[in-house]
Amino acid sequence: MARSTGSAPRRRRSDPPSVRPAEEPILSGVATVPSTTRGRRTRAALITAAREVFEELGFRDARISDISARAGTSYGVFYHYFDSKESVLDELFTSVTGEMYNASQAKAGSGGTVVDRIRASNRQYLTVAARNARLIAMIEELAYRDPQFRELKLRIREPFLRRNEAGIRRLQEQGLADPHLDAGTAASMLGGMIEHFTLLWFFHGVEYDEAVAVETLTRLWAQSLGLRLDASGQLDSANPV
Amino acid sequence: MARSTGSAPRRRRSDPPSVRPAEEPILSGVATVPSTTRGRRTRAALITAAREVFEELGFRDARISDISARAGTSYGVFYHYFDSKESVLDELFTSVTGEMYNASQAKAGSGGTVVDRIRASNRQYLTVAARNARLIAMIEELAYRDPQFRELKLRIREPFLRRNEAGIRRLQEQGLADPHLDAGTAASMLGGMIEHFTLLWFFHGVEYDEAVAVETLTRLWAQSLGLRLDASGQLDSANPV
Amino acid sequence: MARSTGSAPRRRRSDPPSVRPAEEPILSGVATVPSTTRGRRTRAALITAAREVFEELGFRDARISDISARAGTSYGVFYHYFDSKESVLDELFTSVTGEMYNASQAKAGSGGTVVDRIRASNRQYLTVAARNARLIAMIEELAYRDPQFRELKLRIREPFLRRNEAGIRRLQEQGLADPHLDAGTAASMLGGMIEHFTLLWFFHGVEYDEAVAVETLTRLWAQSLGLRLDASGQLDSANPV
Amino acid sequence: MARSTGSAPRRRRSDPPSVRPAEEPILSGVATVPSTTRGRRTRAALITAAREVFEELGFRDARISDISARAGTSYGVFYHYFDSKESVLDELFTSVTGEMYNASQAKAGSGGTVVDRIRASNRQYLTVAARNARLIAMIEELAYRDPQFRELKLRIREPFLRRNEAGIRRLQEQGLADPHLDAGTAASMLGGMIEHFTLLWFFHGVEYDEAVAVETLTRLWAQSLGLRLDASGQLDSANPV
DNA sequence: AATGAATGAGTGTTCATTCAT
DNA sequence: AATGAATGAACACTCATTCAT
Repeated sequence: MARSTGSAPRRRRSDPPSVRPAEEPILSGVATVPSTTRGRRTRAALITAAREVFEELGFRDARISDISARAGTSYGVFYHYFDSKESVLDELFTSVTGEMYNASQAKAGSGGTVVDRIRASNRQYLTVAARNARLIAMIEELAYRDPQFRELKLRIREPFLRRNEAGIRRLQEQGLADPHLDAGTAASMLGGMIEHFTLLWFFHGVEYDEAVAVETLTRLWAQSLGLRLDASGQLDSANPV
Repeated sequence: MARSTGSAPRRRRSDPPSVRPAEEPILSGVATVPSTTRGRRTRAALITAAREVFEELGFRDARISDISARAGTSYGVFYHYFDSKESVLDELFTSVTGEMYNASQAKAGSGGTVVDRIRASNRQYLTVAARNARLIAMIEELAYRDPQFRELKLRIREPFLRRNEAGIRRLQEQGLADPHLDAGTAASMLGGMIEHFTLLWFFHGVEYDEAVAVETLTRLWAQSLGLRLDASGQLDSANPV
Repeated sequence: MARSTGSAPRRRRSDPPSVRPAEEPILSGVATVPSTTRGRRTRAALITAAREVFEELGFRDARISDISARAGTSYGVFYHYFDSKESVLDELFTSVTGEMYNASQAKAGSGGTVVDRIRASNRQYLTVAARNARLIAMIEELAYRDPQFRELKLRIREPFLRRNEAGIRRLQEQGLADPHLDAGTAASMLGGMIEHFTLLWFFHGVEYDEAVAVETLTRLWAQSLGLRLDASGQLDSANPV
Repeated sequence: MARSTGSAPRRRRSDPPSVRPAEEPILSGVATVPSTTRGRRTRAALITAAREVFEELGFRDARISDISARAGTSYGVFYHYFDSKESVLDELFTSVTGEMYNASQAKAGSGGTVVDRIRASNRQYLTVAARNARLIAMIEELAYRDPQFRELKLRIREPFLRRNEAGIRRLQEQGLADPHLDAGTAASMLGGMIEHFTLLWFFHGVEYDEAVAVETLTRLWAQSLGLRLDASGQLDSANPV
């Protein structure tokens, strides 16, 4: 787990000291809410500031002083509300993953054809991804070095994966999708495709045309499963599966 | 007491949030070769050690002392051969991107059907990716914070992309692939799919069955372009495009 | 779990971080010797400086910067030679306990009467104690809070205790000392008496006349064991045991 | 942003290396008594909590938050009743030294022989010391760094010393004790012996048998003064002084 | 060519104390 | 009387880089 700068924790009592409980899950769930209005305001300001600073500088380059300065508070308050730099991160992730999960649950509009639903789903993902690109990128970055964040990354993926897999399976059962595909693996690959693509687009700044992106994504996704699309991106009734 | 040397002015966000001196090209091309045998050996040992250490700890967590220790040399010798931590990285990348480019150029065997060639190409990528997963992951990680590495990442991608795009275009011209696809965007998405997938598999440790992976990848890739595969993963001649 | 001042140690790799191995014995025994003359000199200067600073300010109030400043080195060198503030302390204790142990072993002059030997032994202890009072006081102080130092304190006591106990037992066997005394307990109490007294005198600054101190100490010690002394502090042959 | 309040200017060596504001007397005598019942209860709870916390963690490692938490009050209320961490300590000592002084005054029972009275006195000291070991240890610890506590330590010692000295002098006048002993020095040494011993036993956890301890203590004490005890620990009338 | 000693700015975290509510 | 939010100086430790030998 990370190395650190700064001074040694001053030993206390006689227990062997530890720096980070290591075990605790990143998503600690509930966070204590300050009892006063002023406290709640300050805490909220710190979270907002932390998100901005993290997104701009990355977690490791972000300094507590950056956060407190941006929140317009003194240095010390930060530690009044959070145990450590990590713990604000926890909190941020708790809310973002929540939002993303909800988005993934949201009805992609059950109307229309299969392709319409795929297209709607892609559009929806693009929207959420565009909004959270920097935070997602941060998780990705951290996941490369820290097992805890790797797990977080995979955990965030999960619901999307499951939904995709279920969708593919349903299409296979309906005789619409290629029955020779392994639904789980395909879901992982196609999910990765869109995930990777949005990061390239929204975070790394590679430029794409939105309409083209949505259509290409949808067409690749649909056709890869064995559906056939016509020139206008609709199910090609002339060329059924 | 106070010398004027001291520590490196520790990068911070205002300065280009870069891991390296911003201006210099990452792939500096030629590296000075030591004149004596002993020198060449030491230099080589350092590079090998650096690659190992970087792969294990990541660039930022790797310490010069880790590298020199692993190389079995003294601390100071590192700076005899390299200007900075970054410069070894340059050197590493010079060779790795070279290797990967060559791999991408390597004939995927022009024999067989279109699908056979796609499959062969996927297999080949998987092999190269498996071998270089940790270094690629490192570039990815750095790319999140450092524009120079972002460029590197994109540059490494380029040849694969171009080859894919050209391949798709050729298939479209031959009337084999869906003409409504935007070749560039599709190449980017499909390339990203496999790139993302191998990282998940080889670096993050998600488990997949190799045979299933190759087949699913190939089937998704081929079908997304409009080709149709039969149960055995061969071009389905009964269902031409 | 330990509380700490200063910044958190930068976590590294994926190991759960630890601040102080906690287990390691305080007297780690061998210390690495720098290979160059300059290095040896610097290291020695740091140890000397550390002893002075510790004695003046106490361990907890001593700052690394105080030590390096006194040693005339830069801040950083300290960590070139020592792992932590604790480790210099280790080293200091290694040498001091060594010195004290040797002193306790040194022939107290086997000549003269029993009382002469007791007197000589007391004198010797007073000399050593006067020289090391501040360091001993520091160990005492630390022993109140830190089990490791408590053990150290007791360990330093040991040889003196054993020697005293053996001496008492011998006198009892020779029919010179009161046979009803528990030798171990008596040795602990009498040893504590002199230990406590020297701290009072040499560290806390209570004033005593040296001659009176030696004589009173000797007389109390001897008579408590059942020996009888005459006006001049010699064995009272007129009043045998 | 920057208020003018902030943290305490953190003591350092140049300032009197003192735990407390140098000037004020430690035993401030009268403490302001809250006017309401609730107030008195809160204040009392804080004192009790402080004693417990100080005994468990030591003065320096004890945090105001530890105290208020243990007292079941809010953080801020502490400063409503006390000026500083030091001032609770004052209060504690006021009561403890009072208790100890009373104990030292308490008639050790004037009945029985000289030895009986010495034994009774030792027993009494042991009882008081056992009860207050942790607080006494705390004073000892502080006395190593803080002149004020050094004085306190010596002041607490005083009455015991005076009583011992007077006792010795009386015995000398009665022809019972060795006239060649310096009463003051002997009293200091013997007092230190028992003080040191009880700390070893009750605080540092060295194990002793109570009966053996009392007898050895009494025998050493009595004989060192020139009294002679028989096998049963009574004055040996067959061997008068 | 090689060694390893020296430099020192940088930062997370603690906590006594103040003060607005 | 009580609450708890806010303040900010202080310090151990890290490590890239320089340089004398």
